[in-house]
Amino acid sequence: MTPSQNIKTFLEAGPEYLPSVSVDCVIFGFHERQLKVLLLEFKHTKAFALPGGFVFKEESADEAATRILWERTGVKDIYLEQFHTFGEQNRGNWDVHKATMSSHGFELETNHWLLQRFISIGYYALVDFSKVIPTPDIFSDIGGWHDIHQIPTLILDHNRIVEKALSTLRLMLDYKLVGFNLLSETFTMNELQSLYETILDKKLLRANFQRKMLSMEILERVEKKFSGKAHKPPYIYRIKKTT
Amino acid sequence: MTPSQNIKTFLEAGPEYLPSVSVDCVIFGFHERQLKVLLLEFKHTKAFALPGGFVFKEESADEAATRILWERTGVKDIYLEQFHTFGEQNRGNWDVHKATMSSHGFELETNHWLLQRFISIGYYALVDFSKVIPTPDIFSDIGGWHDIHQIPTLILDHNRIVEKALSTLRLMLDYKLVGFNLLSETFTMNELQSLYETILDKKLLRANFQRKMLSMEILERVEKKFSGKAHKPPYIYRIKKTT
DNA sequence: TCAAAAGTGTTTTTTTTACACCCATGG
DNA sequence: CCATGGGTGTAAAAAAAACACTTTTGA
Repeated sequence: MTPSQNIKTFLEAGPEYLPSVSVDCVIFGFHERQLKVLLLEFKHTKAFALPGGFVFKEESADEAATRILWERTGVKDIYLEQFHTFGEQNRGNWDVHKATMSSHGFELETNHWLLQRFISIGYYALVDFSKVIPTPDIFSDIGGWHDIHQIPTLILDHNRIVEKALSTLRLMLDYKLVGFNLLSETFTMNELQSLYETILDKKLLRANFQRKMLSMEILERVEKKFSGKAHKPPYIYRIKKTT
Repeated sequence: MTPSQNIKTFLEAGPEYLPSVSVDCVIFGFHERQLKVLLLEFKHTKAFALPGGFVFKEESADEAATRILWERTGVKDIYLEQFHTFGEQNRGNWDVHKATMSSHGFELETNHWLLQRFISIGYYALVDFSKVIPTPDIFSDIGGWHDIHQIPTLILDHNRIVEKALSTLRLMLDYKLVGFNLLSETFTMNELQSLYETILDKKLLRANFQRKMLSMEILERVEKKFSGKAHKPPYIYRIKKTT
């Protein structure tokens, strides 16, 4: 199928989706001590947006989010949580969509389903940065990973969605033990701490952080790493299998 | 307008609403040391349900919730918070609606908008019990206030929605100072404490509770109440105006 | 043997919990 | 003048924060 045929198929798939409902995903990753968000960039218009999509009539909203996430990252079994639903009136009026489609030779009528008002259910995902293979959708190029402090201007209310996702993540961090999902399967205490420090945007005392994490009894030591550096090598931890 | 005409008008109003999107409200009230939820009861079928409704194309989801709440309680300026969106596939298939309408002489076709699958945005509201005048909608009678521990079986997933609302309220209670909204404008420390005890479902120490509440510096004393009882009268408190 | 990073231990401070005491009122 | 519920004080316990010390490694 040519890209153009893909788009045609998509534009005609309106009736398969639940009308008025969309899903937007804030995909968090952690790399080089930075908390990052995966964005898409619409072709031609160069507008940035969150990865999103629509809900098939034969799937739940959660399933839709999981599917969208998988399509954009190649990863299944992702930690995923709904955090807020955005129902403002000004959601819709997708000049970007119109322009993008136009550039592909599709002129959308003003009452086309893609240009209607949508409610958006917001999900945030915590992924292992190293496992993700960003994959654009048919409208978009890969927008890449962006540091949480340097998110460009996004379409619609997507900047607000990112803000809300971040504040929810911060709340959850010391309520649920959730941060691990952003690291690879094994990690050092230092990596875990710098993850927490990045998300919470404040320094933590090493000694106390270590005690707190270990006191929860969900970490187990794997082995020592001999990093080749001139100091005591750290333990490697992983999450206990709770079987 | 006769009731029957009302229903006809409503059934034809489908195009004015955002398709697939509904709003359900868990309205909490506090009375006689019980946390209560306001329910509706569908006429004829006797099925209980949460007060809910749909979102007009010209209003936001929050506005819709506010409107629905006002219609069912006669109260504006209600403390209202979105807590979760329910997007399961089995939402829809409204046998109850069908039966109710049928009993009014309206036979709905299976593709009628009211019988489609709906996503439901859940809101919980905290209201001053004494100010509420429960008002049924056109399908329903007043289902009345039900103790949170004795909620009857509700339609669809509404029982789950109540559960989720309650657990969110419990979390919020010691995160945001939110409980006051369930009391009348002035209240005693004893009333406030029994409210907390009811919601959290555990006893609290009187002395410490008092200290904690006062330490937040959002309460002010109004006067003493001379209750006519044989003991020291309590202070009356109200929330400080944060002007 | 030294510097650097990791791990553990100890003290201090703050917060939470528990309990005791005093106060005002109407009978 | 006392029983009762309301308000305040203080001690004990627990949790959090701050700081110090020890361990392991490669240079």
